[in-house]
Amino acid sequence: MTTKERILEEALTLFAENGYDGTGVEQIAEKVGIKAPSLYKHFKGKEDIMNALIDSAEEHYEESFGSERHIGEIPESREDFVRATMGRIAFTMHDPMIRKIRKFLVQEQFRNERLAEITTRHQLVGIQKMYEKIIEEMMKSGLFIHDDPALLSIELVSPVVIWVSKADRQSQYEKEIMESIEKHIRHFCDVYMKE
Amino acid sequence: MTTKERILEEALTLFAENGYDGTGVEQIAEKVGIKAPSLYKHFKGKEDIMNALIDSAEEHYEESFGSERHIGEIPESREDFVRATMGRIAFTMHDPMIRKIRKFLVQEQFRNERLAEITTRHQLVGIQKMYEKIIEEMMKSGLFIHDDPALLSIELVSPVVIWVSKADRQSQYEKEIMESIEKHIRHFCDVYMKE
DNA sequence: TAATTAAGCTAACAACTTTTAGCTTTGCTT
DNA sequence: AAGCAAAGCTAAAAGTTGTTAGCTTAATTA
Repeated sequence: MTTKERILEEALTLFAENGYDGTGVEQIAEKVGIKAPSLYKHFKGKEDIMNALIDSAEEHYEESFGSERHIGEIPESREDFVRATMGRIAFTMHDPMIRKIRKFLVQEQFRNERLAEITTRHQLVGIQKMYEKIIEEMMKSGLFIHDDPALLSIELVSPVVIWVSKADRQSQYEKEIMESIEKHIRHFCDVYMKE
Repeated sequence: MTTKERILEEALTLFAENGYDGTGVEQIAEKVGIKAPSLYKHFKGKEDIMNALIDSAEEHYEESFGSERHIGEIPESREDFVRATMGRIAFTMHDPMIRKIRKFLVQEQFRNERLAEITTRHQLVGIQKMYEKIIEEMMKSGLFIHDDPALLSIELVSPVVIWVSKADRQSQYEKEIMESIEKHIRHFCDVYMKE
């Protein structure tokens, strides 16, 4: 791992925890194990680190939601669907990188238009489009009743987003949150799955 | 309006726009129309302004969701329900004070436990409990099918929260957002209202 | 009317932050 | 071996920020 990558890594960690304005270049340097002025051998300035981080958040988004690879196999039963969905949520919730990007974006979303747009994509468009396709396929295969996949996707995903963001700030409630999420998903199945 | 109140007002506006660390006491003072050192006649320091603001956010929560007054009349028809709900959402979305508190909390939610807890209450508990009661009443009066009011409330409210937070950062999409919300609410009625 | 308090001001400190300048070392290339 | 570039360092400049000290003025109270 290059120093440049290490800087970005530690900067993201710190920005996620204390925000951009709450983080000094000195702190970043210290975590990396160098002195602050050495940062300037790799980046033009603090703002430049931020921009590189935004780029990497966009790349990360492309990797996660850009292709349709991540959809995986279409579930064939109710239990299959619940298990796959819960697994994805647990992963999203715990993966350190995804978690940091989420916390970073939520704090910096108002800084500029680009960040606002990326936040919307991460929080709304990405997951929603993904489940739109899954649900659509499951409607075709007759597991779900016929309805608007986009609406159903939003209804499935939104409570999860809200609960995951609660877990981001109050991790002590993680267990109850996971239970609530599962209850919600099962209820979703009760309503929209056939028989 | 006292100077102390004016300071809190302008501080909230600035914190909502640029975050706590992104706002200087000098900026606050300038907006109020005094010099920075004069702030210290009213507050012990910047942190103290912040704490007073958190107190007022808690008070505001109590006013909005503490009693059951705000529930108002229980809707008697589908159109009644849609209209009342859309009205409440439009108000929440546009009211400057509510909007500022929302933006302030979303940015500062990780600063300490108290802020985390208030954010959860504002974003999750408050609105959800409110609709839980409304839906419960509407189940009793036979307008909704019988189901878990807490789950239905979450399913009704979550997409709205997500969309309103999108509108907070990208107000240019407000029109589409309101349309999406209405579509969602009508779909919710289709699914959970009797015949 | 005299005294006191509240609330503003200017000046300035002290700490911190970001960034630059210039030096040194290390390792690679020719 | 010589030259060069990359990447670190120290010192310090330049600017900003939160805060304090001390003064002034206006309003309130005794």
